[in-house]
Amino acid sequence: MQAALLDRTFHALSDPTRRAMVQRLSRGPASVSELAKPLAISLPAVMQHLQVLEGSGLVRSEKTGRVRTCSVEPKMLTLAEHWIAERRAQWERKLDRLADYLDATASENDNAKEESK
Amino acid sequence: MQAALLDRTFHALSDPTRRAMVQRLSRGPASVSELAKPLAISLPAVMQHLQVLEGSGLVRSEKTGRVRTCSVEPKMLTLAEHWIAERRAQWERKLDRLADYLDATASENDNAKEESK
DNA sequence: CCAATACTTAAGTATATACTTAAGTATCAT
DNA sequence: ATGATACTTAAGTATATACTTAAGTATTGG
Repeated sequence: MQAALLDRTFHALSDPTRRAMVQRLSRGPASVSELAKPLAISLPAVMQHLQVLEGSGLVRSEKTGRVRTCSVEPKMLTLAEHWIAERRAQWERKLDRLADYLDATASENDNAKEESK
Repeated sequence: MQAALLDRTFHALSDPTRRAMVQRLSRGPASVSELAKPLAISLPAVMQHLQVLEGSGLVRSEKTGRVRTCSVEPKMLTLAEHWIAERRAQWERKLDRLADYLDATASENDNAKEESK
């Protein structure tokens, strides 16, 4: 039932600017203008991306004085990572079962190999 | 320089219908109508989602006779998974270094503990 | 052959995104 | 107090998404 959270998290990660922001923040906290500095877009645009990131839970921020400091929230990274890992694991188990089946079938049609061991 | 690929992959995963399709395909190949059956949308809509999934490389499909069979392409799952895992790992290394620094600082200011052992 | 099946294409609509510029509002330094 | 700093809000625009229905095109079973 965390579908909406995954929607927001994957959507947040689907934009190169936002991934750049996450990448920067994974090296440690930063202010909004530090985040904006390497980006070729206006500050309001950075704010909007930041809102998307915060809306997904990937990033948190707190304002002290006139500076807003942003940091990565690793829980959401883990949630997204796990969703993918589970699909991949399921696909790999499926592959393994297929391989087993093919092995079994092969040794039925070619039992010399099994009996010769 | 695989930014565009990551864009497309995360975007593909940001929609619950497409995630449902990937989830179904991670259990094994399926035809377009098998994919559509549990979904409450029209077949053309399913086709459009399929095109997004194929465009990202998450899914491949092949038509034989009048049936198109779709299957997961795990390479792209792995690519997306790795991008996230690397950011998380970087964040965790950063945390570790911070912990080390705090430990070192603590033992400087409170050397009784270290010397009493 | 011809009708059912399994997609496929086309066209239209409504909403959401990713920006922009202009005009704010608090803080901070002097 | 006042100018500079660091955001923040508002409003507008252009493009992209996620659907829909209607009308195709190949395949296949009888």
